[in-house]
Amino acid sequence: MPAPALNLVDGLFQLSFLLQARLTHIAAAHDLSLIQVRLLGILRDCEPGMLELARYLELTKSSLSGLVDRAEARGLVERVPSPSDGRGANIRVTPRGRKLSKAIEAAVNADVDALASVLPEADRRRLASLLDRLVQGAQPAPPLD
Amino acid sequence: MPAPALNLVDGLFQLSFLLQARLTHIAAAHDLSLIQVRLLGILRDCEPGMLELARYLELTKSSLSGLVDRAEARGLVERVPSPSDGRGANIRVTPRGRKLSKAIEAAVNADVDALASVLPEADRRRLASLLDRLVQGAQPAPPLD
DNA sequence: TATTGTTATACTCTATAACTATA
DNA sequence: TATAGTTATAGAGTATAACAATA
Repeated sequence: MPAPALNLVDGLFQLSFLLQARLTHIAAAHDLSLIQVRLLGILRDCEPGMLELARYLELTKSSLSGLVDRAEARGLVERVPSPSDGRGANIRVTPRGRKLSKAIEAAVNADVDALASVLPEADRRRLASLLDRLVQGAQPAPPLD
Repeated sequence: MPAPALNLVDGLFQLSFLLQARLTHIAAAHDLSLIQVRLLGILRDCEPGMLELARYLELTKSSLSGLVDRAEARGLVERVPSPSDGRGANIRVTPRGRKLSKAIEAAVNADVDALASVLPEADRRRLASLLDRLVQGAQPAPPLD
């Protein structure tokens, strides 16, 4: 008797929507939207300019202006003038933004660890490896500009 | 020398965002938003009432009213009065909406098949199985109401 | 009274086009 | 002229609260 023929595309999207929903819930519990969480996540490790940030997030520069405005109004990020270009501003996470980002990261880690606990350790390792190969092999999507 | 310690949580979210971005691009190429694609996707196999649909999509009933309004204005779905409840309306995809939905489904399948082609067949089967076990094992998130 | 759905209102998110200031 | 970023404007998406109609 053949196996039930699991559909890879369906499985990928079901899991993707499941993860997005969980992340959205955790973000909402901290009074943030998904895109604000992504913004803070990027700023954890760097201090990019607006255009660079817009490219990461696949937003137009004007959309990003508004996003940063709202985050700045809440004291989560700040614009710092670029030392090398008088036109540019770099975006930096504030201590308050970093604290919030860390809290969300911890909650997400706990949540997804619980989700993954249905698999034994060896399978989790296999899954991590397969996911990594898939992500590494992906062609980057063309930019929106 | 130990393996590079692949992080499962990171891998899951990287892939999730990658898939969402690809789906969003395909939707945009057909002049639809992600949430409109999800709406049409649900209506492929059923004709639910507004509250049922709101629950699936994790939206409030008023948000869903607007979503259905816009889809209806574009001729993609229609409200049909519930035969069993004078207050209720069931939402049905129109032929035009179904055609659009099928086109998007085909594009997504082709795209994700290409993405998955970096893995050999045996690994794709293993991945599908692991994803399925993860999704099946997930506790449903509490409703928003 | 309780339930299904819509409407009024407000906010976030996003895009396009026009603009300012600097390179 | 070209580039970095903002502003004006418009529309989609979302929520809360109040409402209408039916159960």
